[in-house]
Amino acid sequence: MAPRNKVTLKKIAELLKVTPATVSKALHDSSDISDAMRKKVKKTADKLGYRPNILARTLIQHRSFLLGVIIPDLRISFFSESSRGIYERARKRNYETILMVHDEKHEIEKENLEFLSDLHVDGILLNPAPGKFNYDVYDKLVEEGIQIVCYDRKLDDYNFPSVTIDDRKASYILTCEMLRLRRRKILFLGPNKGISVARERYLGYLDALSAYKVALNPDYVIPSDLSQTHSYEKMKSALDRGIEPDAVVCVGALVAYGAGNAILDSGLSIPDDIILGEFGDNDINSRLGVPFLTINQNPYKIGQAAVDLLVQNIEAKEKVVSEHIIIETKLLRREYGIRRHRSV
Amino acid sequence: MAPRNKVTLKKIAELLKVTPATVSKALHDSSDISDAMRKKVKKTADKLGYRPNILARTLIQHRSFLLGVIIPDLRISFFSESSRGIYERARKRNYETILMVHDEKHEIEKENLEFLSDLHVDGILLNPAPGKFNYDVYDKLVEEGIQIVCYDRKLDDYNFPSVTIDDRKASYILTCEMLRLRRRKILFLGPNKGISVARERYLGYLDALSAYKVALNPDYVIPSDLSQTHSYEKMKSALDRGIEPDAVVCVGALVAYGAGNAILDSGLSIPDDIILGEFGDNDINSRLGVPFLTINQNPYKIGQAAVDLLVQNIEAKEKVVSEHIIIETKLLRREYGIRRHRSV
DNA sequence: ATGGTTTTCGATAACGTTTAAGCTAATTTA
DNA sequence: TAAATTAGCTTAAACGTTATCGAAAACCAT
Repeated sequence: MAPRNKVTLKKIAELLKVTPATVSKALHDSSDISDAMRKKVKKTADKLGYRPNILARTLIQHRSFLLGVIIPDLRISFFSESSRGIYERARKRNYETILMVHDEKHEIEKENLEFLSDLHVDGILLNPAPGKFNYDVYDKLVEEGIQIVCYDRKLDDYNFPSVTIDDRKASYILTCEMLRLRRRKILFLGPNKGISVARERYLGYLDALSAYKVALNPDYVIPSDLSQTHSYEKMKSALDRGIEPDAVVCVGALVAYGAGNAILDSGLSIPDDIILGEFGDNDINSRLGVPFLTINQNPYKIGQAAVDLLVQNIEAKEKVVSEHIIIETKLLRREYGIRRHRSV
Repeated sequence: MAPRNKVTLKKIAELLKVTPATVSKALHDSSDISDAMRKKVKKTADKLGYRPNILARTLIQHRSFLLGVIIPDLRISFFSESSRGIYERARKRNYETILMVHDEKHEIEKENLEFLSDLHVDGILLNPAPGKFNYDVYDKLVEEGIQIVCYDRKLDDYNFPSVTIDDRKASYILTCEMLRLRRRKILFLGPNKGISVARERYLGYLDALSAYKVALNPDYVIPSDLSQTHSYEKMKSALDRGIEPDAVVCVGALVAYGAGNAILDSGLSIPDDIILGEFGDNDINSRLGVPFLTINQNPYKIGQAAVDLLVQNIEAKEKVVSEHIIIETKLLRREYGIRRHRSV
């Protein structure tokens, strides 16, 4: 491959008949360099549009000013929103971000992590895929000194700093609202173990039931993974075998999409027949006619806080801050009703 | 910053009491190396979990096996779908992808491009932000030999290879379907110049009108940018000032969200009162109750084709293939109706 | 003038690879 | 059997930076 036609320190140095070292120091405002030289160097660097080669710099400095962000799925609006908060905050703090998607699959998450390590990112904002797997990757990252902060989801076996909502409480509030609206046959759909978020949300669901003195019906706890298709099937088959809920607590956004479609495909309406509840973003009306009760997770703020925490850890000299930040949530109700349409 | 605790060629070389060159060649199956040595090297590299330092390699080879992907917005499902096609195809061809979002803003697109150039990506899959701006960045990329392929959107002033749908035809088909359904007061909402996609779609809209011998009502052409909020305002104010359409052709997905919310907020129903039409993805039912006519753009396939074209150009020895690939579309109709809900 | 400090720059090595060229010993060729 | 080739490794330079050390020049105080 042909070498890239780029302006380098060397070329600037040759041009000014000084050494690369001098140019480097001048650009970094080192006290080693005279004002005259500093100005001259900066002027020509500007004129030629010089941009430092971050590969070379990272190689020697072990510092890339790169942050990796690993998320499960682009279609989950919580993650598109929080990604924005992350990007903007990171830029303000002079870091670039690299977004990777694991699609709820461990192999891909592992690939993502390895790639980010290969790129020598300074830190990673992580949403792990659910379930158990070989933890060697995490150990390796820790060993390499790559800082990790979890947001939204946490890892059980690692005490990485995190920024999350109080999932148990949020789920409690969500379920209570359903109960307040006189619903009693409330389904819980999604994983209820493995991933921390799901476990906590399940506990909140139980809390609410017992607060309203409603007995738990084991048939109403329907395990599924976090995918839309699987959730659809689970919900559909529940309805098909005669289970008639009047509300559904969905662990994830895609779970809610799947459940919603299953409900509509069964000829039922939302929210008249069944109230759907989920955990989403703050842009409640951005999606047309998704008539859920929604826990606003404040994704933008979560993203920002996560960056702050991560950068704080990266730039800490010695001691590493391990903190668990909780972001406040709010219950929102959408305004639209939805049902199968007859004909156009 | 402390150096990363990583396995390097050097360490492997020391361990085996050979030189780094030998190790490098052994790992690359060079004919310079004996079978015995090759095996020995590979075994210990495996055992130690060696991963080559791509920074160092890229520095010398001018070849990163990295592809940049620039998209406008994560919330547009076309892009989340196509990103998946891109990621998977790229991996199959031994490239990693880096996703960047410009949020329809030129400054950010420019930052994205510069960052990707800094990272020494081999090529970029580009969806430019709409409107005019300083083209220096593009020129610089071309000069640096970074291959560029556009998909979905094209750049007017550069003949970069591209993968798109036939926007004019698709828009024609979409509008015709509205006309076939006896709608005559059809709005066109969104930009109708600047960005190529918008221009083409506007032409298709005109084509359909004249095919059905419907006169163009200039009041029905409502310019807006591609953002949801702006589209909402434009649609709302149109309805408020007494314009009563029975269908709306939306240039983009976020435009459609904005328009849809405006319609519902005005107490009108979709699609009974107003049919919404947009250009979307193939997962028509993934979004709950978005009751549009949708042109299925086959995003997954577009993504794959774009990667193929880009990689082909990157790996071409001399001549660079400049091709414009057209992907077939299909008109889909969603099944749900939607209106404002009265009470829970 | 002397000695000491400060300012300003250069020389050199290093980061982890790849690669062209060089060297030695073994093997082949005439 | 001497010359030529080949196999198998090492040397050294390079990619574009940064960091450390050293040296010359300038400044300052006595």
